[in-house]
Amino acid sequence: MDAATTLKKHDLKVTKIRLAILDALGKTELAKPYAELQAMLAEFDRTTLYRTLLALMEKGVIHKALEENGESYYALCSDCSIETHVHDHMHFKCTTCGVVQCLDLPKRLKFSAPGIHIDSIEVFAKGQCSNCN
Amino acid sequence: MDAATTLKKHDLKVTKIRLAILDALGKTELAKPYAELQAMLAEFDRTTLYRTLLALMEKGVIHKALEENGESYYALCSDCSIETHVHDHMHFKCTTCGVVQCLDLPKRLKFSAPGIHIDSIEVFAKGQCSNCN
DNA sequence: TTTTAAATGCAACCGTGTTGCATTTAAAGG
DNA sequence: CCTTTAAATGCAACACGGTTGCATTTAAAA
Repeated sequence: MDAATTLKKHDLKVTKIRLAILDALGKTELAKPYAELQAMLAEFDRTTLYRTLLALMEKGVIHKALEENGESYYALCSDCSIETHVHDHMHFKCTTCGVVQCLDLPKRLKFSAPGIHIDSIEVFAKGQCSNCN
Repeated sequence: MDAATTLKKHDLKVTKIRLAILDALGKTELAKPYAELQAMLAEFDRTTLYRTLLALMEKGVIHKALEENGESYYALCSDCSIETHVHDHMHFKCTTCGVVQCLDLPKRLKFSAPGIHIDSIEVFAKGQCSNCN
């Protein structure tokens, strides 16, 4: 599915920066840091980038994979919508080369604690990616 | 163990702000957001707070429990040192009242993926705490 | 083609992260 | 108890991302 179709499916107008963001995030499971996105999209105002990222997240097109030391990483969603954000994957950062990627989880995680009700769980792992070990 | 002893054990000089931070974080498993810490420690320069938090983290006295929307939450470590930071607990945020706490994990988590070597895993859950459900 | 709600660009402000440097202080040694 | 000194602190300054208001532009529906 091309970028314009993706946007329409999520009730988003097709605009230049939205196409550019989807293009920048590619079709991979790799997450990009905000600073890199901004550099790739320097032709647009950073406020527009900010609001566009918000809109794409709200509509379930992209998600914030992780936040580390004030740096946010963004990645495409696989199958989210404005109603349901489901992420059955973990986020992995290679401490050697710095790449951040979404990895499938073998099964849905379940945790429990007395008196507590858990709605969502995020898993963030660090280590060495296949290129770096 | 009192705060001064804790500091000495981790090769840290006993200073006013360090005692105040340990006092602010209490003896509980609750994590405090940066803004709250800063408000409680308004008598100190924020640069000093910044550097003190860095020092306490490096020496294994406190840890950054989580980062969410640019807000960092800090909590005491249970048994860390400058050499080993071990956190066999997950971080939980109540989406109703906002409290963030460290919860014991039933067992050490293990994940694997082809070609990837995982060093550390963090788990961040959201839901309702025992007071809010 | 016209219309209009949405998107964009610009200005401005805030909070946190970060560094350099001068001053103060904890604590070790005499 | 003093002296000494490396470490800690306070202050100034800058960077950067988050955030909002408002005027202008534009996508896309009519």
